[in-house]
Amino acid sequence: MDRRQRKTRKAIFDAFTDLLKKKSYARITVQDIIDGADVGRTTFYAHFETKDDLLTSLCADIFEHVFSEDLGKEKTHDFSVEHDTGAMITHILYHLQEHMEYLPGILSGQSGEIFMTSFKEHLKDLFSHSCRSPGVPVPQDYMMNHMVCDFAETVRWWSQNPGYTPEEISSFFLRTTPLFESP
Amino acid sequence: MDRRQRKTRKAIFDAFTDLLKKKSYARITVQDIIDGADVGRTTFYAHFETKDDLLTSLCADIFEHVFSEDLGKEKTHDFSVEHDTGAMITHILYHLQEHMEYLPGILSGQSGEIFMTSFKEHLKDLFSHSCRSPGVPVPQDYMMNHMVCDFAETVRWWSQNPGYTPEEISSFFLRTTPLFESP
DNA sequence: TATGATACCAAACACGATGTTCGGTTTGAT
DNA sequence: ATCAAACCGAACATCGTGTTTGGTATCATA
Repeated sequence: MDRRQRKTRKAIFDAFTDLLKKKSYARITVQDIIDGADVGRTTFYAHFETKDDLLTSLCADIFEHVFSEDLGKEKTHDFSVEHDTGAMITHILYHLQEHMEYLPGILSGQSGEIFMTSFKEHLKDLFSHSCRSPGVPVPQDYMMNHMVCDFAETVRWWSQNPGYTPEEISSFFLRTTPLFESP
Repeated sequence: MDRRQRKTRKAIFDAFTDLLKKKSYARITVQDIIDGADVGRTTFYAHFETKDDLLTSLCADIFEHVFSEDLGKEKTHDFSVEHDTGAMITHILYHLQEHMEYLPGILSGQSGEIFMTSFKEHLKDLFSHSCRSPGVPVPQDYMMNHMVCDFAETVRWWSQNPGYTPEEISSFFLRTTPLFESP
């Protein structure tokens, strides 16, 4: 990877996220992006196969950040408590908060699905050991889907109702989805 | 409204739902629809402003059926118990079942949002008197959104995991979302 | 049976967005 | 100085949308 390549790639990402703060994904054209990034059309398609590919890459970047592996040893946030599920939730919300400006632009239509599909995959991994069997005949897969969707929809709600702290949102989630085991 | 008009409209709806059983909404073109309905392009646009308009109309038809007002006095289904929330849920699921074949084709991408937005509006009306305050500081709006999304996602899950009865699905939902008041 | 309104049809069109191809230019390492 | 890479913009083919045009079928009424 060249230095120029990285620079161009960053310019495209920046223009893209900038646009997402104003318009929804569906209303953004490739022309908008290359105008904003001041980049040739050919160059854009040299970096990304399609507009969806760009979005997928952006989501990958976001999730790499949000689900970074320093969950327990985190110092920047105000929990030095044990690494329990609640703290994990709060941690993720803190990281997500940094992307809140342009999240509403993604979380609708086809783009919302691209984001959510990947998001839910990550959440499944995360929840796989926190999901307790309800002791009643409910399929495990339903259970997992239920928790994952609850959290994803909580994030969507947050993006439409900003002004709450990650701790508050975490509290809302845990109180309405009391499905976790304490470790 | 002419008799011819109704016939044409029905032909378009039928072709549309037929296509939805095979392809997702996003992959269906207007050309596909008018070919399937054996109808001229001009005629299609005389009936519906856009493809989205057709979908919106279809959703309206579905919900008119699903949320029909005979909730309490229903005899065809096997609950003659009191008109409580559980029975209401089961009733809705019974009606939704009749549209299950083509629901997966709708419940993704932009079309999923069109469906879900309208669906959630109906559910809000329905749940507005069944939603109990959790006795803890969780915003009422969050609460309502939580319940509505839970049910909507349950339906989505059902559409991807067919083979369960409405009673089973209702039970899954009520056990994982214990937020209702008994009347 | 003649007439006129209304629905219908096919074909062609303008438009907007996508993704590709072309020849030429800049950058930066050797 | 050279050479490969990344870049540029302009033109292009393609596809789907929604509109326009001019003509045909249906059906009620006179």
